[in-house]
Parts: sequence; C-alpha cells; structure tokens
Amino acid sequence: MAANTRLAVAIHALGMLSFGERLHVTSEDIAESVGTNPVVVRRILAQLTRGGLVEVKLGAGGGSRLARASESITLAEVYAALEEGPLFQIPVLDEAHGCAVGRNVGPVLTEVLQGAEQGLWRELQGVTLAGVIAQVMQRLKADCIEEFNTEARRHGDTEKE
Amino acid sequence: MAANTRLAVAIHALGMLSFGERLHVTSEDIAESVGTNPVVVRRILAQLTRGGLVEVKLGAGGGSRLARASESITLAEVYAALEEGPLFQIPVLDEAHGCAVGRNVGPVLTEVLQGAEQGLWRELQGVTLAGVIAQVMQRLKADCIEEFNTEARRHGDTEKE
DNA sequence: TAAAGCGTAACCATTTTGGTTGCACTTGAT
DNA sequence: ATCAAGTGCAACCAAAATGGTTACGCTTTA
Repeated sequence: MAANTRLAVAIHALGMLSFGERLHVTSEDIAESVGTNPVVVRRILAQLTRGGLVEVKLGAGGGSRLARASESITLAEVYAALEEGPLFQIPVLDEAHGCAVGRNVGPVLTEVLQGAEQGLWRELQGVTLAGVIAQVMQRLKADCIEEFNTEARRHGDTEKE
Repeated sequence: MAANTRLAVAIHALGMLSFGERLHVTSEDIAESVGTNPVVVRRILAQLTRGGLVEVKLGAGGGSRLARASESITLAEVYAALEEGPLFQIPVLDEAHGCAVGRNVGPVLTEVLQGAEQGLWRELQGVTLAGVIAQVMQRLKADCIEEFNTEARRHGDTEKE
C-alpha cells in the first residue's frame, strides 16, 4: 500500500495559514498542531513555496502565509507542488521482449494506469482550500450546537430536580 | 511517492490468463513474461484467487486460469483484490487536540482524501480486463501493419533498383 | 513413485518515509 | 551592534514497505 501523510500535512498547514489570514505562522506552530517536527513541516512548506502557494518571510517574526486566496487554490495544485511520483508503475522489462504481445502490454498498461491516476487528479481539482476550510467550519458549528444542547439539557435536568 | 508495481503485474498476469483461455498458465510463465520471480507472481495470484478472479489448479499440469469472463472483470475488482491500504493517511494526532478547530480537521481531511481516492476507483471501475486486452490487440495490429508497410517499402525500393 | 506445480514462511537488500540534529543565514528588537 | 527568533538545508537514523530469493511441504499427473 502506500501511505503518505504528506498531502494531509500540506493541507493542514495551508489551512492554518488561511486561518491566520495575513499573519505569519511559524513552522513550529504548524508542527505542533499537526503533531510532527518543524523540519518536516518546513520541507513541505518549501515545496508549496516553490509551487507558488505560500510565501515565506525569513528571520525573527517570520513565518509563512498564503500567496493566494484560498478560494483559488485547488488540492490538485497542492498535490502537484508535492511532486509525488506516479502512483503505479509497471515493472521494467529488461530487453526487447521476445513476445510481440508482451511488447505491447507495457504501453497499454502505462496508459490505463495513468488514466486511473487521472481520476484522482480530477477529484482533487474539484476541491479548493477554501472548500476544505468551509467543511471544517461547518463541523465546528455543529460541534458547538451539540455542546450547547447537552449543556441546555443538563440545565433542564437540574431545574427539574 | 510510492510506486507500486503490483497492480501492473496483476493486470499483466490476468491478461495472460485471458489469452490462455481455458489453459492453465504457470506462475513461472507469467514471471518470465513480466520479468520477475515466480513467487512474486504467486503471491499476487493468491490474492486474485481469494478475490474470486482466478482459479488455481494444484499439482503437475496445474496453473491458473480466469474464474470469470474477462468482460466481467473490472480493474477496480483487481485493485480491490490486492487489498492495498489507503493511498493517503492523516498523521495520528496523539490526544484530544487542545484546539477546537484542530479537532475537526482530522475528520474533514479523511473525508476529502477518501473522496480523492474515490475518483481513482471510479476510473478503475470503468475499465474491464477485456478492454485492456482489446487495447493491446489494437496496438498489435497497428504494429503489424506498420511492419508490413516498411516491408512493402523495402520491396518497392529493391524493385526500383 | 517421481516430477511438476502451487502455497507459504523466512530472510535479505533496497528504497521510502518521517524524525532529529546541527549549522548557516536572515530579520527584527533592543 | 548584538541577540533572539526564524527559515533553509544537509546529514544521519530508524522504521516500514517493497520486491527478490530460497526452502519446504502439499497436491496432482504421468
């Protein structure tokens, strides 16, 4: 399987930058929130910077912030900035395969697997960073309401007693 | 990122089984064609068997063959049989996150990343094993025509001389 | 009974992934 | 000017994943 947490970390980081609006968020803040090491965060942030999604300010009082509006950043761009290799690979066939059929399998397989990966890209392209944040906010609101309700219920109980 | 050749090997193997029609193809044959070790092939074939895509006959003269028509086998089923884990993971957050926002990021991220992976599944679902084979055949035919043409051209040249 | 197969466990080398330390460099504050 | 707070980057490490290989037991055919 392949389990890569880098995309999740990247989105989480960008989310924090978006929350921080125009502030400069440090890699240490992000690292703490995401539960990892500042260097790991900076490695990812460096790639996002190269990808034009993030601006970094050096020195004291420095940190990162979004280079563009969160509405204009799709997860596909985030994933692209990470420069992950192809999800699937075909085993390298040593020499000119003896079998005429075998010689044609490779190219077709490449095409098919790239097509599959394309489906993933399409999906990532349909989600913006702002969209992700909106989902988080919605959940947060739901949480608050739930908490409020249980609180209210408790009050009701005590009142009845 | 991760580069996994298992899906390609599986499809390649199934392709050979489909070509072999009702014959029993040995893991060694497949291994040779795909350029790997028989045990590697058998490991994958075992999973495909568990997934109901392949039937294996033990003993001398044994080997594998398709359990179902290649038209009814989608690449999604093949991929599912391989039981690969999730493509993306979110980093494990140690304890109940202090920040109320942070507590909601995890679930949303999971949802988003699963959605992305869903796009890949959708794509794999749209391709059947028979479809892959058809593509290989088409390429093969194109190859033959090309070869025929160069051959014909050479004849033409010699005739002109 | 022997040879041909598969299934599976065990081990190994290589690569990937993430964590960590260390250090140079930049920047703001005093 | 100096110091503290930052980033960038290289180097190294440990753990896990991946694929290759050997070995051995079991089944089946000849």
